[in-house]
Amino acid sequence: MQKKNRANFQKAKKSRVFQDVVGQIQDAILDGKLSPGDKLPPERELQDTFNVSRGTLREALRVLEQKGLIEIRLGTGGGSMVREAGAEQLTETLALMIRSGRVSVLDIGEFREGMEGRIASLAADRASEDDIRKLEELLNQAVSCSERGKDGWEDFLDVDEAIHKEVARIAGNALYRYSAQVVHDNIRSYYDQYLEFSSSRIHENRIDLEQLVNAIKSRNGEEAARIAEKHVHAFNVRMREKEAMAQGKN
Amino acid sequence: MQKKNRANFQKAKKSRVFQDVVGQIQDAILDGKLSPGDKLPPERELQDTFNVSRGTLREALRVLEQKGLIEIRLGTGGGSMVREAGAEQLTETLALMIRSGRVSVLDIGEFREGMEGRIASLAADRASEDDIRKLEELLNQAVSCSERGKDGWEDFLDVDEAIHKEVARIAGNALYRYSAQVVHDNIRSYYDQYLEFSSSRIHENRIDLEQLVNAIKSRNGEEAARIAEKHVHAFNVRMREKEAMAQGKN
DNA sequence: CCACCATAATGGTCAGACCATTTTATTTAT
DNA sequence: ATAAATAAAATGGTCTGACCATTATGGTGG
Repeated sequence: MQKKNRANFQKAKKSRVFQDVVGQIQDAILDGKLSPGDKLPPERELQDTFNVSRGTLREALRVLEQKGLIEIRLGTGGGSMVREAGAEQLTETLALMIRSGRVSVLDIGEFREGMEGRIASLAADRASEDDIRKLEELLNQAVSCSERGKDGWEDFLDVDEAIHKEVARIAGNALYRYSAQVVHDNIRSYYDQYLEFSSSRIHENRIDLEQLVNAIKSRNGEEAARIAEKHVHAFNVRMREKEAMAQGKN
Repeated sequence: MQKKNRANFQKAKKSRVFQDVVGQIQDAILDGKLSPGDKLPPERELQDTFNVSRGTLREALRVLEQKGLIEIRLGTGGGSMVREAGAEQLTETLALMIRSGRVSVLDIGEFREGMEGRIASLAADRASEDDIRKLEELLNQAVSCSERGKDGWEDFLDVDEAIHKEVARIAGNALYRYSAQVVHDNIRSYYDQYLEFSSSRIHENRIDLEQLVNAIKSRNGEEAARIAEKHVHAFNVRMREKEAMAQGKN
């Protein structure tokens, strides 16, 4: 077995001036010398600063924009602004993977099952009194939405989303939080597609949420995980059924 | 609560010719009209095809390159080639998140714990006879490495990695497979840092691998998950200790 | 037959001009 | 005086055309 390159060096792609520019600006951002909201100088100044042509500078800016590190706005007062990057880049990359068929929606559903379970478990371990109050408040909203029947369905879904998001926050792990958001953003369209209103469905979901919040409140991680997984699993089963039907039609 | 934009429209950034070019080439790739390995025409031709200036075209190519969809090579016979994109983009984005402090290495370790457990569980459910033979073969290699003591440590780590990779493949979920790779690539440097050789460590790890493969062989998903989690957990504990020590020194 | 070198193909960079969008200041009409 | 219309300025977006740098290929001389 060949000795591995454990240092993980780059291949030193020679002579790409714009990459050098990318590197310098990226470093400044990541080292905190530039903060989200800060504006970079206009292109014609940067051009001088780095001593490159405008075209080269713009290629660098394109890369930084694509990386999610800066945002570029037009017109007077516009320019390049350092961005508070969230999970958008991850979301976009996963979307590409889905569209190219390398990842299936079923894969995502299955992934989500385990992930939501873990998140719920961690949240149960780590929830503060305030966190739990916040959850109960959201739960109340969900219950009142559920009592409005079909009228409240859209709002119910929104509150459901808010609860899951809050649980992910409480779990206190940024990677889980980002992952949950990426998965959610990439599954949302299917969500809408597979979750038409039905009175039994809103009832089931309400029960699930109540049980989840209760499990977290009583600091029962395993129970919270079990419920969250069951909740996602039920959705996955529906999704698989619909997918199978869609397959059959083709 | 405001009605949400469930269609998830883009903000229609006006007049960015290069984005139109990006879109067209990206669609061609994702719709399979261009396959990995295919070469795009040289820039001076594309320039004509899309009726844009070379600078604009090159900005488009920069974006596609950054998205991981194409790879650009220099010199005669060079040019833009459609890429078989893997998890590299995700890996890079996560690396940025780590460096900017939005995700900690501890977060990743914790994430990995749940993920490896799930992967092991799915693998136990889905392993074919061939898969198990392959695992046992790798396990044999690991054992023989472990018997070489300190000399075999590096090779043992490589085989360990290969086993985890194989298990992820067996799990049959592309998203888990990519996630495992992304996490691994971003934790590798710490891995090397926290895993110096010791005879007890190589012994423990060997036992873990044996138990893992056995659990998968006997189709015991829960046991496989338990062992994989324990394995990762032990590593995380060491990592936390070292991190705490490093903190203390600062 | 091999080493070296010229040539061509292709991406990388530069320079300078002009266009398009947006904010801000100024003017003008009510 | 206020509000609407308009002009001006700042800034990113695009175009043209040239030249530089890297690499594969094929020829040339030993």
